[in-house]
Amino acid sequence: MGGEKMMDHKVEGRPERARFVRESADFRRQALIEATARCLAEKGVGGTSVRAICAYAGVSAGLLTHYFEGVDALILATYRDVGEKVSSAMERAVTEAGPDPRDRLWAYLRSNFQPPVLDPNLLATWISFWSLNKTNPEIAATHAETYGGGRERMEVLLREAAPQIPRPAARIAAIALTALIDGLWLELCLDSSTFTIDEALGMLEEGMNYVLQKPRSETVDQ
Amino acid sequence: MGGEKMMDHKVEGRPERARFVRESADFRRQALIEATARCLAEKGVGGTSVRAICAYAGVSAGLLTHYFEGVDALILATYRDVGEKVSSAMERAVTEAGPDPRDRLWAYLRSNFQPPVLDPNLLATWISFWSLNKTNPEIAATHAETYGGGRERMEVLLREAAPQIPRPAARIAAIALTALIDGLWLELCLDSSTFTIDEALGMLEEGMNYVLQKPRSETVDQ
DNA sequence: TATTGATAAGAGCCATGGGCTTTCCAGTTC
DNA sequence: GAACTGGAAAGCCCATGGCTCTTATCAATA
Repeated sequence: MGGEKMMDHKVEGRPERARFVRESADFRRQALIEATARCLAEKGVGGTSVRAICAYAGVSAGLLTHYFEGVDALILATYRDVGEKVSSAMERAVTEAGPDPRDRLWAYLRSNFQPPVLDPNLLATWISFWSLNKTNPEIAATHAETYGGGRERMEVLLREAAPQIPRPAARIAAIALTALIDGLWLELCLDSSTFTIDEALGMLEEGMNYVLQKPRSETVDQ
Repeated sequence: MGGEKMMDHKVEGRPERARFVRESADFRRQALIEATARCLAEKGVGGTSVRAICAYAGVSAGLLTHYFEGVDALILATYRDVGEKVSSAMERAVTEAGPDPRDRLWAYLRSNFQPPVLDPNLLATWISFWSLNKTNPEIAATHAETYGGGRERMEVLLREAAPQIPRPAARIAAIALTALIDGLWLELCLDSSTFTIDEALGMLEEGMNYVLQKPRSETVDQ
């Protein structure tokens, strides 16, 4: 609408808008994702707002909607990003463990309790994701993917380390070890004074040894 | 103030305020607590507002502040209430298990996966509490109490079932079993299609047997 | 039965949140 | 070097949230 728009002269009351730098889309997206992770970790789900995220990222509030559909989409992207970071770090640990299958399995398991996976902020972020699972179907789908992928990977490593284990038993063992890890992880995050990381590693190692050395091949005949 | 107050005749423009019944403070408090639990379970932390809670409880929004300091205090009271319900249900299971120490321990462990403890809504509520742990010190304190109490109880049952287990080992065993339970619980809540409750019970039983039958008393000499 | 005082309802206030729009600026192109 | 393009900053609008405050209602008591 071509109205003449008043056109105030700005002789001295200049709005003084902040200068800014132009960045690539990838850079901004990544900054927003990392800011979201920090926000979830430090302030919880309730404190994770558009303004808080953008303040952490050092950008104005309008940018979030410019790069993402909304705050929900950004949280989902953060979930995916964090999940990939974790699984790639674990995979790296496996690669660095060398050729021995047992070493590789142990490296995979213990990497949950070593940097960069064992990071208080990361744990807190993860709990936030869990709490969104019920109300956000996309979060739930991403969780199913992440969990399923991790369990399958662990299953493969298990069968490589102990080929005599039958498939169904390997599945159960992977589920149990994952549950043990998650439970220890959870409590470490909620109250790190309950036990130490070394103690957690000890429990995990004992669980792995039990699963591997269990040679009783009494097939489940129910 | 004895003003003559206009005294509108209300011939037909009556405000029509809703009728209500008078209830005891305990009744209202309990109704609000149960509404909060339902709200947390169904709508998550983000959807748990004063209005939502009071709608579930069937009362007006003003009543929440009348009976509790605020919504945070109500959530804390709900946490305490849920925690007591769970622990009393587990204690009941132990009592009903009879005198055999091993039966009692197993009853305690398996009660986590039986009603009323195994309730999808309860699991979701619990995750909500976990997600509040970081930002709410009182929630964190309540968690520490609840977790510590459960672990100590499990430790006692463990040592009654297997007196040869030394104290430090019993502590570790209790922590590990609790972690296993929490991890299985968590995943059952997030995605119940991953495994069945019977499978979870099987894993838990195997864990208990391992802990009990482990007679190697090689004391930890690091 | 009239009084009284606590319980409950519901509107309202202020703050915050999310998303949208407008305005502005930095790098590009002709 | 001037117009152009699109990224970026603020401000705006409306909805929601927590909490308060006033008013209405009920039940027990004198």
